[in-house]
Amino acid sequence: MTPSPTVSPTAHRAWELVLQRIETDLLEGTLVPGDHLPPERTLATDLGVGRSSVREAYRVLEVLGLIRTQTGSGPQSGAIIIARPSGGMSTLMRYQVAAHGYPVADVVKTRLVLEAAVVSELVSSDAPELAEATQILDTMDSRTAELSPSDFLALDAAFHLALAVASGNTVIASMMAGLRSSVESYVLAGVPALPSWDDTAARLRQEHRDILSAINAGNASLAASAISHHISGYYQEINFPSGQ
Amino acid sequence: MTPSPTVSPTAHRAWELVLQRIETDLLEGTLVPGDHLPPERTLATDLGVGRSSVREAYRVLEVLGLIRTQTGSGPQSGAIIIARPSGGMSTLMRYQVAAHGYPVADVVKTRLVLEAAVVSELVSSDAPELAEATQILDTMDSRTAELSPSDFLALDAAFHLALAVASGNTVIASMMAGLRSSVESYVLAGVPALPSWDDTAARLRQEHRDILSAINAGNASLAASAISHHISGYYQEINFPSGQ
DNA sequence: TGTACTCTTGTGGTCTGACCACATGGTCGG
DNA sequence: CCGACCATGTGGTCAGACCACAAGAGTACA
Repeated sequence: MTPSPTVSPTAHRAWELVLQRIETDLLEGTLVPGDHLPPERTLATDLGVGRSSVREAYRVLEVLGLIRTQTGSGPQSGAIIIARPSGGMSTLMRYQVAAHGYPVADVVKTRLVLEAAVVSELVSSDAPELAEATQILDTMDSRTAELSPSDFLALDAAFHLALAVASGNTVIASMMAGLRSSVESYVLAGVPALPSWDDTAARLRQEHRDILSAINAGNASLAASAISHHISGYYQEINFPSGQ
Repeated sequence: MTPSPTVSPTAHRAWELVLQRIETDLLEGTLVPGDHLPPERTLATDLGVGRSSVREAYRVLEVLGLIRTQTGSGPQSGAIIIARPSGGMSTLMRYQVAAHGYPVADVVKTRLVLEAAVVSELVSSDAPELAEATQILDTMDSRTAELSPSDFLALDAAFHLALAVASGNTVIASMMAGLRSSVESYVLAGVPALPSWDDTAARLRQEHRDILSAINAGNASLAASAISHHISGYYQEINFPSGQ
């Protein structure tokens, strides 16, 4: 402990103490992305707790997407703070949806809100970085015949994620990834209910192009309505009882 | 920002196996909110893993807000699946902001997006449940003299969260709570930079009333601009370099 | 009979020590 | 000089032993 002797009020459990120590080190800048966390055994003795408690804390940080761990020795081994967020939001939402903590309808509604915000941001951007998204659409077009619904929908998700990333908002991009992955099983499960997968795929591809066109044309309202229609349309087609 | 691992076919680590088992039980409906998870020792022997691995998995679920644990014996002891989501999103965002995974500016921007969506939803709602939010404003008014900035801002957060809850979207409500708690330290740290805390507090209280009035009047655009101005105004006043 | 007390049981919380698998980097022999 | 080998340090895992705690069963006593 360095500056603030404020012993946190809520560290009844040993692993929480470990977590708090790391959080304060992060806030103070003692730990920055790319740094190694102390070896489990070292931090355990430093804090006067057992190694298992340190491990529980590290496990939490790993699932939250804050660190990655690797066995062995050398510069890449141990627990390293990752620079770019990954995974945590998806894991959280996936489990919350699985446990019925988040109704799927709310997830879909939230996605509509965020997608609209993303395209709105892209429209007002001077030179949006849409190369990634465009390339994904090209792939969908050129390989449309050989793509399974699962593959196609994965590209669809990648397209929407690429838009979110292009909008420049890390938080929204994370949320979009999480929202998508949390309902992925529902999206896939709806495919057999479609009258014609080929027709649906063709429609989705066209809608993607329309969205991109609207963004490039700087037409905010058109882009927003296009993406809204694009998303809610699919859920309606698979008869998903979202509040549309 | 992962493309979502979809389904991990192989749990190369023991605790991932435990997590998968629980996730599938949740998806199949074998486990529902209110149920007890198996005792750590039981699940360990059932899955052929060590108790520490089960503990790591349970710890993750606890931090994600999926379960709560309690010692002792009786109906309330053990690990119980929580019905309503709590905490997980806040923990995730707090650590991601601390580790510089989420820029604070992005958090603020995202909050603007979601707040706007919340008031928009409330305006289009027939009879929004605003009693909770109103009561919070009443408290802020009647006890304004005795409230410290910290107390006041806590009520402010509660007001915005109440709006999100009233909108009926669980996911957005969670996100709002998470966004807020992740930047709470910044919000508090900005108070000393204010020319006059009393003036700012008075302004914020008035703006809250304006937002509520606009919602009750059914004026969507006014409500949206009011809440947008309310939020970005504070960050500008504390000289926080958020995007607009 | 009823009430208060004690004890048993089952739970999570923690620590210790012992392995294993693995990746690195140095050492030694050719 | 180079390749094979081994020492070291890391996370991953397990087993076992305690502890604290809460509920419920059992018991003693009035």
